Amino acid sequence: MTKNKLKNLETIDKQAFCQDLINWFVEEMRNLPWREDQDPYKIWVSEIMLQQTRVDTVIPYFNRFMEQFPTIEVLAEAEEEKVLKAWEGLGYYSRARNLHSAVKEVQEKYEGRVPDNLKEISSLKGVGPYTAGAILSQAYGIPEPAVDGNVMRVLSRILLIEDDIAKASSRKVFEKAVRELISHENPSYFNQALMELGAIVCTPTSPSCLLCPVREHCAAFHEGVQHELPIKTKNKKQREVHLAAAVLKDESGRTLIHKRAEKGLLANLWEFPNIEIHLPFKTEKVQLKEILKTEYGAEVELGEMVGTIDHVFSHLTWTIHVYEGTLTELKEEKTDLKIVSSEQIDIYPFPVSHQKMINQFYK
DNA sequence: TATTCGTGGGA
DNA sequence: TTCCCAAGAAT
Repeated sequence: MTKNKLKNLETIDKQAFCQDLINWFVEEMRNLPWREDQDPYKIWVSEIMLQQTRVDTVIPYFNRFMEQFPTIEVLAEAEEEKVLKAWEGLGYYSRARNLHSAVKEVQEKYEGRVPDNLKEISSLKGVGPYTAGAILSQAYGIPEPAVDGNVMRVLSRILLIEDDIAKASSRKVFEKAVRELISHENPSYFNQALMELGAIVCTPTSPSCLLCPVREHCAAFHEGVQHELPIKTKNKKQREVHLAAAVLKDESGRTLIHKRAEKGLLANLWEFPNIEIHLPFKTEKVQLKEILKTEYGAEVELGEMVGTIDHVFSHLTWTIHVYEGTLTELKEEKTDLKIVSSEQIDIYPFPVSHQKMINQFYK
Protein backbone atom coordinates (compact mmCIF):
# COMPACT_ATOMS: atom_id res chain seq x y z
CA MET A 1 0.00 0.00 0.00
CA THR A 2 2.91 2.34 0.69
CA LYS A 3 3.54 4.17 -2.52
CA ASN A 4 7.20 4.53 -3.42
CA LYS A 5 7.56 8.27 -3.70
CA LEU A 6 11.32 8.11 -4.12
CA LYS A 7 11.36 5.66 -7.01
CA ASN A 8 13.89 7.72 -8.95
CA LEU A 9 16.42 7.46 -6.13
CA GLU A 10 17.08 3.92 -7.34
CA THR A 11 18.13 4.98 -10.82
CA ILE A 12 20.01 8.24 -10.22
CA ASP A 13 23.82 8.09 -10.30
CA LYS A 14 24.39 9.58 -6.85
CA GLN A 15 28.14 9.89 -7.22
CA ALA A 16 27.97 11.72 -10.54
CA PHE A 17 25.08 13.88 -9.33
CA CYS A 18 27.05 15.08 -6.30
CA GLN A 19 30.12 15.74 -8.39
CA ASP A 20 28.27 17.72 -11.09
CA LEU A 21 26.34 19.68 -8.48
CA ILE A 22 29.31 20.59 -6.30
CA ASN A 23 31.61 21.37 -9.24
CA TRP A 24 29.00 23.82 -10.49
CA PHE A 25 28.69 25.40 -7.04
CA VAL A 26 32.44 25.88 -6.72
CA GLU A 27 32.42 27.80 -10.01
CA GLU A 28 29.20 29.76 -9.65
CA MET A 29 28.63 30.41 -5.96
CA ARG A 30 27.90 34.00 -5.05
CA ASN A 31 30.23 35.94 -2.79
CA LEU A 32 28.12 36.43 0.32
CA PRO A 33 29.31 38.00 3.58
CA TRP A 34 28.47 34.90 5.63
CA ARG A 35 30.57 32.75 3.31
CA GLU A 36 33.83 34.51 4.08
CA ASP A 37 34.66 32.03 6.82
CA GLN A 38 32.99 29.18 8.72
CA ASP A 39 32.24 31.05 11.93
CA PRO A 40 29.27 29.13 13.39
CA TYR A 41 27.86 32.36 14.86
CA LYS A 42 27.84 34.16 11.50
CA ILE A 43 26.32 31.15 9.79
CA TRP A 44 23.69 30.95 12.51
CA VAL A 45 22.73 34.64 12.23
CA SER A 46 22.61 34.45 8.44
CA GLU A 47 20.39 31.38 8.48
CA ILE A 48 17.90 33.04 10.84
CA MET A 49 17.80 36.18 8.70
CA LEU A 50 17.41 34.14 5.52
CA GLN A 51 14.28 32.36 6.75
CA GLN A 52 11.56 33.38 4.28
CA THR A 53 13.71 36.34 3.25
CA ARG A 54 15.63 37.08 0.05
CA VAL A 55 19.42 37.14 -0.03
CA ASP A 56 19.51 40.69 -1.41
CA THR A 57 17.34 41.89 1.45
CA VAL A 58 19.44 40.15 4.10
CA ILE A 59 22.93 41.31 3.04
CA PRO A 60 22.80 44.89 4.43
CA TYR A 61 21.04 43.73 7.60
CA PHE A 62 23.64 41.01 8.12
CA ASN A 63 26.56 43.42 7.67
CA ARG A 64 25.11 45.96 10.09
CA PHE A 65 24.23 43.23 12.59
CA MET A 66 27.76 41.84 12.57
CA GLU A 67 29.19 45.29 13.01
CA GLN A 68 26.96 45.94 16.00
CA PHE A 69 27.00 42.41 17.47
CA PRO A 70 30.28 40.87 16.25
CA THR A 71 30.33 37.93 18.68
CA ILE A 72 28.01 35.72 20.68
CA GLU A 73 29.23 37.41 23.83
CA VAL A 74 28.33 40.87 22.58
CA LEU A 75 24.88 39.81 21.39
CA ALA A 76 24.20 37.91 24.62
CA GLU A 77 24.79 41.07 26.63
CA ALA A 78 22.79 43.41 24.36
CA GLU A 79 19.38 44.80 25.24
CA GLU A 80 16.49 43.23 23.37
CA GLU A 81 15.39 46.66 22.18
CA LYS A 82 18.72 47.16 20.40
CA VAL A 83 18.40 43.76 18.75
CA LEU A 84 14.88 44.53 17.57
CA LYS A 85 16.05 47.90 16.27
CA ALA A 86 18.73 46.14 14.24
CA TRP A 87 16.00 43.85 12.88
CA GLU A 88 13.62 46.72 12.09
CA GLY A 89 12.15 46.30 8.61
CA LEU A 90 13.29 42.69 8.22
CA GLY A 91 10.03 41.18 9.46
CA TYR A 92 9.21 38.07 11.48
CA TYR A 93 10.52 39.76 14.60
CA SER A 94 10.23 36.68 16.79
CA ARG A 95 13.29 35.50 14.89
CA ALA A 96 15.29 38.29 16.49
CA ARG A 97 13.94 37.65 19.97
CA ASN A 98 14.44 33.90 19.67
CA LEU A 99 17.97 34.36 18.33
CA HIS A 100 18.79 36.70 21.19
CA SER A 101 17.39 34.24 23.72
CA ALA A 102 19.23 31.29 22.15
CA VAL A 103 22.53 33.17 22.02
CA LYS A 104 22.19 33.90 25.73
CA GLU A 105 21.65 30.19 26.33
CA VAL A 106 24.72 29.28 24.27
CA GLN A 107 26.77 31.81 26.17
CA GLU A 108 25.69 30.50 29.57
CA LYS A 109 25.19 26.79 28.97
CA TYR A 110 27.85 26.07 26.33
CA GLU A 111 30.47 28.69 27.21
CA GLY A 112 29.72 30.60 24.03
CA ARG A 113 30.25 27.68 21.64
CA VAL A 114 27.48 26.84 19.17
CA PRO A 115 26.52 23.17 19.70
CA ASP A 116 27.84 20.74 17.07
CA ASN A 117 25.20 18.06 17.47
CA LEU A 118 21.58 17.79 16.35
CA LYS A 119 20.02 17.29 19.77
CA GLU A 120 21.51 20.35 21.42
CA ILE A 121 21.34 22.73 18.48
CA SER A 122 17.73 21.79 17.77
CA SER A 123 16.77 22.64 21.32
CA LEU A 124 17.72 26.29 20.78
CA LYS A 125 14.88 28.76 20.22
CA GLY A 126 14.27 29.52 16.57
CA VAL A 127 16.38 26.60 15.34
CA GLY A 128 14.16 24.15 13.49
CA PRO A 129 15.01 21.21 11.24
CA TYR A 130 16.24 23.33 8.34
CA THR A 131 18.39 25.72 10.37
CA ALA A 132 19.87 22.89 12.44
CA GLY A 133 20.97 21.07 9.30
CA ALA A 134 22.26 24.26 7.69
CA ILE A 135 24.45 25.15 10.67
CA LEU A 136 25.68 21.61 11.32
CA SER A 137 26.65 21.04 7.69
CA GLN A 138 28.11 24.48 6.96
CA ALA A 139 29.90 25.13 10.24
CA TYR A 140 30.90 21.60 11.21
CA GLY A 141 30.77 19.49 8.04
CA ILE A 142 28.13 17.16 9.42
CA PRO A 143 26.02 15.41 6.71
CA GLU A 144 22.61 16.56 7.95
CA PRO A 145 19.84 17.57 5.52
CA ALA A 146 18.93 21.26 5.24
CA VAL A 147 15.62 21.15 3.41
CA ASP A 148 14.16 24.54 2.54
CA GLY A 149 11.82 25.67 -0.21
CA ASN A 150 14.60 25.65 -2.78
CA VAL A 151 15.62 22.10 -1.97
CA MET A 152 12.03 20.86 -2.18
CA ARG A 153 11.53 22.55 -5.55
CA VAL A 154 14.82 21.27 -6.99
CA LEU A 155 14.41 17.72 -5.74
CA SER A 156 10.76 17.57 -6.70
CA ARG A 157 11.96 18.07 -10.27
CA ILE A 158 15.10 15.94 -10.21
CA LEU A 159 13.37 13.00 -8.54
CA LEU A 160 9.86 13.77 -9.82
CA ILE A 161 8.37 13.92 -6.34
CA GLU A 162 4.70 14.89 -6.45
CA ASP A 163 4.03 15.53 -2.78
CA ASP A 164 2.41 18.88 -1.95
CA ILE A 165 5.32 20.98 -0.64
CA ALA A 166 2.86 23.30 1.10
CA LYS A 167 2.15 20.50 3.58
CA ALA A 168 4.44 20.31 6.59
CA SER A 169 4.59 16.55 6.38
CA SER A 170 6.24 16.65 2.95
CA ARG A 171 9.55 17.91 4.30
CA LYS A 172 10.33 14.44 5.68
CA VAL A 173 10.11 12.93 2.19
CA PHE A 174 12.73 15.37 0.92
CA GLU A 175 14.92 14.87 3.99
CA LYS A 176 14.97 11.17 3.25
CA ALA A 177 16.00 11.90 -0.32
CA VAL A 178 18.80 14.19 0.86
CA ARG A 179 20.08 11.56 3.29
CA GLU A 180 20.44 9.20 0.33
CA LEU A 181 22.09 11.75 -1.94
CA ILE A 182 24.19 14.00 0.31
CA SER A 183 27.93 14.11 -0.23
CA HIS A 184 29.77 12.90 2.87
CA GLU A 185 32.96 14.46 1.54
CA ASN A 186 31.40 17.94 1.46
CA PRO A 187 27.93 18.14 2.99
CA SER A 188 28.30 21.90 3.35
CA TYR A 189 28.69 22.50 -0.37
CA PHE A 190 26.10 19.86 -1.20
CA ASN A 191 23.40 21.57 0.85
CA GLN A 192 24.37 25.06 -0.27
CA ALA A 193 24.58 23.96 -3.89
CA LEU A 194 21.04 22.60 -3.88
CA MET A 195 19.77 25.92 -2.52
CA GLU A 196 21.95 27.98 -4.82
CA LEU A 197 20.72 25.98 -7.80
CA GLY A 198 17.14 26.67 -6.76
CA ALA A 199 17.84 30.36 -6.35
CA ILE A 200 19.73 30.88 -9.61
CA VAL A 201 18.81 28.15 -12.11
CA CYS A 202 15.96 25.93 -10.96
CA THR A 203 13.63 28.86 -10.27
CA PRO A 204 9.90 28.57 -9.57
CA THR A 205 8.33 29.87 -12.79
CA SER A 206 10.94 29.59 -15.53
CA PRO A 207 13.77 27.18 -14.72
CA SER A 208 16.86 27.60 -16.91
CA CYS A 209 17.27 23.94 -17.66
CA LEU A 210 19.75 24.58 -20.47
CA LEU A 211 22.11 26.11 -17.93
CA CYS A 212 21.54 23.41 -15.33
CA PRO A 213 24.60 21.36 -14.30
CA VAL A 214 22.47 18.38 -13.29
CA ARG A 215 19.82 18.35 -16.02
CA GLU A 216 20.99 14.94 -17.21
CA HIS A 217 20.10 13.63 -13.75
CA CYS A 218 16.71 15.37 -13.76
CA ALA A 219 13.62 13.21 -14.22
CA ALA A 220 11.36 16.21 -14.78
CA PHE A 221 13.64 17.54 -17.53
CA HIS A 222 13.67 14.19 -19.30
CA GLU A 223 9.87 14.03 -19.09
CA GLY A 224 9.50 17.72 -20.00
CA VAL A 225 7.39 18.42 -16.90
CA GLN A 226 9.70 20.79 -15.03
CA HIS A 227 7.07 23.53 -15.22
CA GLU A 228 4.49 21.29 -13.56
CA LEU A 229 6.61 20.87 -10.42
CA PRO A 230 6.65 21.29 -7.55
CA ILE A 231 3.07 20.59 -6.55
CA LYS A 232 1.99 23.35 -4.19
CA THR A 233 -1.51 24.23 -3.02
CA LYS A 234 -2.50 27.89 -2.91
CA ASN A 235 -2.70 29.96 0.24
CA LYS A 236 -5.77 31.71 1.52
CA LYS A 237 -6.68 35.36 1.14
CA GLN A 238 -5.70 37.81 3.85
CA ARG A 239 -8.13 38.89 6.53
CA GLU A 240 -8.90 42.62 6.55
CA VAL A 241 -8.42 44.58 9.78
CA HIS A 242 -9.35 48.24 10.22
CA LEU A 243 -7.48 50.38 12.74
CA ALA A 244 -7.69 53.96 13.94
CA ALA A 245 -4.42 55.44 15.23
CA ALA A 246 -3.51 58.71 16.91
CA VAL A 247 -0.37 60.78 16.39
CA LEU A 248 -0.56 62.88 19.53
CA LYS A 249 1.71 65.77 20.38
CA ASP A 250 2.14 67.48 23.72
CA GLU A 251 2.84 71.18 24.20
CA SER A 252 6.56 70.70 23.44
CA GLY A 253 5.99 68.71 20.24
CA ARG A 254 6.74 65.30 21.68
CA THR A 255 4.57 62.32 20.77
CA LEU A 256 3.01 59.41 22.63
CA ILE A 257 4.13 55.90 21.66
CA HIS A 258 3.12 52.48 22.97
CA LYS A 259 4.99 49.19 23.27
CA ARG A 260 3.08 46.22 21.85
CA ALA A 261 2.42 43.02 23.79
CA GLU A 262 5.22 40.50 24.27
CA LYS A 263 3.44 37.86 22.23
CA GLY A 264 1.70 37.80 18.88
CA LEU A 265 1.94 40.10 15.90
CA LEU A 266 4.91 42.53 15.97
CA ALA A 267 5.60 41.55 19.56
CA ASN A 268 7.56 44.07 21.66
CA LEU A 269 7.71 46.61 18.87
CA TRP A 270 6.49 50.19 19.36
CA GLU A 271 3.55 51.88 17.71
CA PHE A 272 1.25 54.87 17.81
CA PRO A 273 -1.75 54.30 20.09
CA ASN A 274 -4.45 52.62 18.05
CA ILE A 275 -7.60 50.54 18.24
CA GLU A 276 -9.23 47.97 16.01
CA ILE A 277 -12.49 49.30 14.59
CA HIS A 278 -15.54 47.09 14.93
CA LEU A 279 -18.56 48.29 13.05
CA PRO A 280 -21.16 49.49 13.56
CA PHE A 281 -20.67 51.18 16.93
CA LYS A 282 -19.99 54.86 17.47
CA THR A 283 -17.76 56.69 15.03
CA GLU A 284 -14.15 55.55 15.10
CA LYS A 285 -13.01 58.97 16.26
CA VAL A 286 -15.22 58.73 19.33
CA GLN A 287 -14.07 55.18 19.98
CA LEU A 288 -10.43 56.21 19.67
CA LYS A 289 -10.80 59.11 22.09
CA GLU A 290 -12.62 56.88 24.56
CA ILE A 291 -9.99 54.12 24.48
CA LEU A 292 -7.17 56.64 24.78
CA LYS A 293 -8.73 57.77 28.04
CA THR A 294 -9.65 54.39 29.53
CA GLU A 295 -6.75 52.20 28.34
CA TYR A 296 -3.92 54.73 28.13
CA GLY A 297 -5.01 57.32 30.70
CA ALA A 298 -4.57 60.00 28.05
CA GLU A 299 -6.73 63.09 27.75
CA VAL A 300 -6.62 64.26 24.15
CA GLU A 301 -8.09 66.67 21.64
CA LEU A 302 -8.52 64.83 18.34
CA GLY A 303 -8.60 66.57 14.97
CA GLU A 304 -10.00 65.21 11.74
CA MET A 305 -8.55 62.18 9.98
CA VAL A 306 -5.36 63.25 8.22
CA GLY A 307 -4.61 60.18 6.14
CA THR A 308 -4.73 56.44 5.62
CA ILE A 309 -1.98 53.83 5.81
CA ASP A 310 -2.46 50.53 3.99
CA HIS A 311 -0.20 47.70 5.01
CA VAL A 312 -0.10 44.09 3.85
CA PHE A 313 1.06 41.20 6.00
CA SER A 314 1.31 37.60 4.88
CA HIS A 315 -1.94 36.63 6.59
CA LEU A 316 -3.83 39.91 7.03
CA THR A 317 -4.10 43.50 5.84
CA TRP A 318 -4.24 46.65 7.89
CA THR A 319 -6.10 49.78 6.90
CA ILE A 320 -5.10 52.45 9.42
CA HIS A 321 -7.05 55.70 9.67
CA VAL A 322 -4.65 58.26 11.12
CA TYR A 323 -5.78 61.07 13.39
CA GLU A 324 -3.64 63.91 14.64
CA GLY A 325 -4.30 65.38 18.03
CA THR A 326 -3.06 67.10 21.13
CA LEU A 327 -2.08 65.30 24.31
CA THR A 328 -3.32 67.43 27.19
CA GLU A 329 -2.80 65.02 30.07
CA LEU A 330 -1.27 61.60 30.74
CA LYS A 331 -2.43 60.25 34.08
CA GLU A 332 -0.37 57.17 34.87
CA GLU A 333 3.26 56.30 34.30
CA LYS A 334 3.28 52.96 32.47
CA THR A 335 6.37 51.18 31.15
CA ASP A 336 4.67 50.47 27.82
CA LEU A 337 3.99 54.19 27.23
CA LYS A 338 6.52 56.88 26.44
CA ILE A 339 6.44 60.50 25.33
CA VAL A 340 9.34 61.06 22.96
CA SER A 341 10.85 63.82 20.89
CA SER A 342 11.60 63.52 17.19
CA GLU A 343 15.23 62.72 18.04
CA GLN A 344 14.40 60.10 20.66
CA ILE A 345 11.89 58.30 18.49
CA ASP A 346 14.69 56.89 16.32
CA ILE A 347 15.82 54.71 19.21
CA TYR A 348 12.64 52.64 19.22
CA PRO A 349 11.93 49.72 16.88
CA PHE A 350 8.76 50.27 14.83
CA PRO A 351 7.05 48.05 12.29
CA VAL A 352 7.09 49.36 8.74
CA SER A 353 3.43 50.34 8.93
CA HIS A 354 4.22 52.79 11.73
CA GLN A 355 7.45 53.97 10.13
CA LYS A 356 5.21 55.16 7.33
CA MET A 357 3.16 57.09 9.88
CA ILE A 358 6.27 58.66 11.41
CA ASN A 359 7.46 59.81 7.99
CA GLN A 360 4.10 61.15 6.85
CA PHE A 361 2.54 62.54 9.99
CA TYR A 362 5.17 63.16 12.64
CA LYS A 363 8.52 64.37 11.36
C1' DT B 1 -2.00 19.59 10.93
C1' DA B 2 -3.19 24.32 10.00
C1' DT B 3 -2.43 28.84 11.30
C1' DT B 4 0.34 32.59 12.77
C1' DC B 5 4.14 35.13 12.30
C1' DG B 6 6.64 40.63 7.89
C1' DT B 7 8.33 42.59 4.14
C1' DG B 8 9.56 43.96 -0.55
C1' DG B 9 10.05 42.46 -5.18
C1' DG B 10 8.55 40.47 -9.44
C1' DA B 11 5.41 37.98 -12.75
C1' DT C 1 -4.08 44.83 -9.33
C1' DT C 2 -3.40 40.63 -7.53
C1' DC C 3 -0.91 37.02 -6.53
C1' DC C 4 3.09 34.47 -5.27
C1' DC C 5 7.13 34.22 -3.47
C1' DA C 6 12.13 33.96 -0.16
C1' DA C 7 17.71 29.75 2.86
C1' DG C 8 10.94 28.29 8.26
C1' DA C 9 9.67 28.03 13.22
C1' DA C 10 6.35 28.05 16.86
C1' DT C 11 2.05 26.84 18.40
